[in-house]
Amino acid sequence: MRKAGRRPTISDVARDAGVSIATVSYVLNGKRAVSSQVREQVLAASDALGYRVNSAAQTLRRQSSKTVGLCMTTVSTVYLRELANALDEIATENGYELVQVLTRQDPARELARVNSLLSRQVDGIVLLPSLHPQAALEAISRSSAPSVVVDRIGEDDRFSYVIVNNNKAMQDLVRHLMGTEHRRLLFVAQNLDVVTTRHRLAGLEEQARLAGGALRYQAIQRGDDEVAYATRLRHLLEQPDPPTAIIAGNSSVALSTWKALLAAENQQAVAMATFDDPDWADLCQPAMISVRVPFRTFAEATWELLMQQMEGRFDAARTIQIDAGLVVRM
Amino acid sequence: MRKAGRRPTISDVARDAGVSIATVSYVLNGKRAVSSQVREQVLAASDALGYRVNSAAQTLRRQSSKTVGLCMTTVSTVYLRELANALDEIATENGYELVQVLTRQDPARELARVNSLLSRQVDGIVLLPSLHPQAALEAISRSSAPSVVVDRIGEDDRFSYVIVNNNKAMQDLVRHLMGTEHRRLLFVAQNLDVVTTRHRLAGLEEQARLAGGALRYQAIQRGDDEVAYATRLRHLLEQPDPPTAIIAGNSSVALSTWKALLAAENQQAVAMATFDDPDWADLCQPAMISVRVPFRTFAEATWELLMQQMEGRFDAARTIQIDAGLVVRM
DNA sequence: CTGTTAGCGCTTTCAA
DNA sequence: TTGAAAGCGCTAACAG
Repeated sequence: MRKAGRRPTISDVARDAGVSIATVSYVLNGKRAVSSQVREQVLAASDALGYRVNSAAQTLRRQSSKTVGLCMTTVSTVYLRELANALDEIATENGYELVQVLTRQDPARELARVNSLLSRQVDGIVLLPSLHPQAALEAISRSSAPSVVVDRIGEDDRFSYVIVNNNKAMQDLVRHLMGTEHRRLLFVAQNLDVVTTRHRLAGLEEQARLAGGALRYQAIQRGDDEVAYATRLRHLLEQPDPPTAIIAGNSSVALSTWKALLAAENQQAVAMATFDDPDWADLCQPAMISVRVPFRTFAEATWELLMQQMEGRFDAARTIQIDAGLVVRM
Repeated sequence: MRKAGRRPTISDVARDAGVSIATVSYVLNGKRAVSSQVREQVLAASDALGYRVNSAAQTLRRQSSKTVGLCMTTVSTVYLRELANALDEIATENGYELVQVLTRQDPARELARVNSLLSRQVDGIVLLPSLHPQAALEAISRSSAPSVVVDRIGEDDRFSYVIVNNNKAMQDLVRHLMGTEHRRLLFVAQNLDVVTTRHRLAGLEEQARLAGGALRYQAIQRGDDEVAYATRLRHLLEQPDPPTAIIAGNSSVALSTWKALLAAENQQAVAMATFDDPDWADLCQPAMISVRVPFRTFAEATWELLMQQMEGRFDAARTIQIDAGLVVRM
């Protein structure tokens, strides 16, 4: 007899339906033919009891959880949120569940989260690494779990990567700005050291080279001190021949830049563009140009790379570059 | 011998350390005294193998996963994101893991997500319900899992609730607006039917009553069609004696309102206030007033209610109201 | 078409 | 202070 308060198990269902637990399992999973009469009995009993599979037991037995872990730093930009949504959608379509965990850019937390995902027997991991992801990457590598690193390109060739083609995106952006008569640019990155930024810088340099002296630029880092940044920015704009357009590295940088410009009351004097398409971009006057990533494409590439490994048709680590588009507002 | 490719288990560690698996378990969990010599051996072996507990097995055996599920509609507003962060923090501090799943306001998905959480043997569920959460609530209720419903007050007295005191927040906001000479208000809710909105409306009505005719207001719903909303808003502002201040129900509504005002080029003519404190609030001219929820307090109350049930010191369903604060910008 | 049963990896009781 | 072993709920191989 089922003890009150205990959750019903498969054997409770079996007893109530008058069949073996194997039969119940087969009915529930549809993995072998069952007479419709028995099927009905089982379904009825299961329903009456409010039976729900215990996925801990299922995972333990199957040696697979049919889940994929997504470990990101944050979901505070539209870009990341949409990416997560797209991945969730694709996972669902493929019969997997996506479980999301956040690191808040803390390598210790990142390691803990990744370990927790691995403990839960996820079938694969998508990692958007923190700034110092070595420990987490090491853990993933040791576990030999299928994995894809997104949005950061790899110094580490044990992993597969999906990234935005930042070099190209920057070149497109610069070309556009030059087309609207900008000749002096300021690029503000959140952090000059991350590879993403370095690729953008390379793109910027390339365009400067092609322009042969007609284009001048500066690159600075916003850092974490918003107030200091605002001061620095003001000074830069007061120098002779100041930049006529600012390119922000992400929506957070764009936001603090815009605030600083508002405070200095010279937001009319300088144009703004940003990587990462913030939802408030439309609010800005003059209109802001932004670089928007095609999430669905990005997520599909990520899934494909993951499935390759999960299904064992994996040969070597690969890197896929996704082209981003320019959003030009009037 | 350990088969290549298999993940190391506790018995691999036991063999390598030359002790029983029970001892390994006790070392790893610290649940009984172990001689320091044995402890070292075990730790060394575990480390060398890269052992990681299989939490499916652990959950199955312990009948508890030490995780709490958070099921929300979306994380696209700052308010929800911060709430999730705060809950995650508190869960971690208490030795639990928070797993987040999203419903995108789809009752079918909501039910599926809740069922999945229950299947995973979560020890508790925090639910921010969709507009039609009956099925999901029923599932939770039947499972008799500890649960707290947040941000929607309860018609259903089987559940405990934590909500913002929206009536009071609205009254505070309206009093402030009246203090700055506003007499005609427009309240734009994402959805007029949710209880949250109804409470705000009640607060608005109460202030109108207290003002005895000196305050007039209108309440509309933004709905899902941004363009249609923009048109409607423009018409409302072109009528005789138009509203002098708009109150938005959340950051998403505030954003589309601000966009519409910009497009109509009359953002100077009307003041704006919003529930939910968006990160771009500083960009707005004239300055926007916002209602900010003390996330940490909110999350703590939620956790407390959940723990009461998880620890069995639960008497009856309770509702906790949290007071929000006004952020006034210059 | 259906049933019996081993065993997934772990915790914990009982015994030494 | 340590070990042996039962058993959590489920799946799938094997037997009928």
